[in-house]
Amino acid sequence: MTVHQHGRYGASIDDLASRAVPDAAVGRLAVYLRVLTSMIEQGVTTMSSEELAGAAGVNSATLRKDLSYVGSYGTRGVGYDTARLVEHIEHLLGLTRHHSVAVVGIGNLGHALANYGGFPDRGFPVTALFDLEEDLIGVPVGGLPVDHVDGIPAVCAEREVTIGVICTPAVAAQWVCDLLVAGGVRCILNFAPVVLQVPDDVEVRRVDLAVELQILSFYQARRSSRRGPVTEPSDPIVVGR
Amino acid sequence: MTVHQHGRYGASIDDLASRAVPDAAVGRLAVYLRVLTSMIEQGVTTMSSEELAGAAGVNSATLRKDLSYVGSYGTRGVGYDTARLVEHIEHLLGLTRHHSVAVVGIGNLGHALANYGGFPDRGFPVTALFDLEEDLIGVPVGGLPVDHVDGIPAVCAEREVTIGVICTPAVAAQWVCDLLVAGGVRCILNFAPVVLQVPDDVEVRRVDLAVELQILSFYQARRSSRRGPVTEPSDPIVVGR
DNA sequence: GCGACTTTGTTCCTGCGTTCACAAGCGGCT
DNA sequence: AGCCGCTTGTGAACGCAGGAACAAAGTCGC
Repeated sequence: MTVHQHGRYGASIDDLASRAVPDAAVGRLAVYLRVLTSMIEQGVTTMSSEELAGAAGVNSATLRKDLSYVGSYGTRGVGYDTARLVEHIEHLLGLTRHHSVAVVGIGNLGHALANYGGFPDRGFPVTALFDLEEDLIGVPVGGLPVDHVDGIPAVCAEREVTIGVICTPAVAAQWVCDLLVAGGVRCILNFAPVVLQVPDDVEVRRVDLAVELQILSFYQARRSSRRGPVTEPSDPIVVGR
Repeated sequence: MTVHQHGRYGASIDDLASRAVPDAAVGRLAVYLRVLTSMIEQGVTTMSSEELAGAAGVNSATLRKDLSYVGSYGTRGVGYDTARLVEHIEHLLGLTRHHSVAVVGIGNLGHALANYGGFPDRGFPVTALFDLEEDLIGVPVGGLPVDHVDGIPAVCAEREVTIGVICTPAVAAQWVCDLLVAGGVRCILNFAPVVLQVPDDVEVRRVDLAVELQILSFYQARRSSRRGPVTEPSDPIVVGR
């Protein structure tokens, strides 16, 4: 059995494989990755699909199918070698290459993100910070000085930023987004409560606090209206599980 | 044509309707809501499904179907009355009732969230803050004093917290989650990079920075391997659109 | 007042993603 | 060395969500 030396960008095979990976599966793979690294730290070297699925909160069949997208690297009758699986998922997700991150909008949230420094689970070094506020320009946040937003296209191109994170107020988001795109950034993580308009070759992911809260609100409302039509918050409070 | 006076919790009819709303549609409805309120501020009183869909970044057929879940309140040949639509979406999402929010973990992110105060688009007043750090206890953040995490069950029950937001480090998340559940909280927004284990009647939404970045990384990798098998970042940088 | 145009609401269909279920394969035990 | 049991990987069915197309309906113009 070839060890598959995880060779720097296998190209051809991977291309076909990655094209077939459903969007939903990509998100789950990232979760598996986290669970796996966490387990490895605890000394676990082997996991069955059942165990891993339980820890990740998904069906075991779904998990096995997801893993089949990265290639069949499990051992029947035993399970998956945690270390090897991590390697292959990382490769599929393109984590073998570092992705330089720029954070725009150093308000409360931007500040928080900049201070993560290496960013969760490293591999995503923050290499540029931007804001409009004159008072902030030049001030180091998390060890990195803040640049003026006008410099976005030039700085992003120069530092080869691949991921832009937008933490600005809603009104500035589209403008900042255009600047990032002009700087060659084609992956954007948007925390501003706006739907960004971008060219087809730019990938935007939105993280929307208000929407998340409203979704929770909906489920709460539905639950309340199911058992007993909302009279008073006299619902018995269940303690513990 | 009955005006349907948006009567305080219509019950019966709404119950059946809300049960049928697909999960994906709920998220989109929240987006429509934001677009609509934004347009209303600009004085727009009527919008067609085509316009609204464009602004929300979805297909117009999908939008009309989503809106049909809240009831048919459009006018053929004209479009939707923005103000009325907002009312009905808000009602469906349960936004007519205020949802008291508790934030646990007053680190960088928790601090940022607490400072939002009323929380995006109000309706979600933050009424409790918790942390473990002794130095923080009693210190007001965003006008609200921080309580010790041990007080979570009691305080949440007392202040009728409906939504708990977890911004703690990963190791503390499950523990904090259990405390929130013990306090009667049945909706949780989790920023910690962990998959929480909760009873069936608790709804958890996860917002995972690392996962989002890794998904972007995947798309970046796929794109790179599509056109020209990664040689150097010699890709022509397209400026502007 | 009537016709034509516009836009909604809905039905049908297509495609995708998830789940079930089973055969193939591998390790461990005797 | 051979058998047994466990676990993977996958082929097929199910269900759901998204998109296209059309009929109903209401408004605007004449």
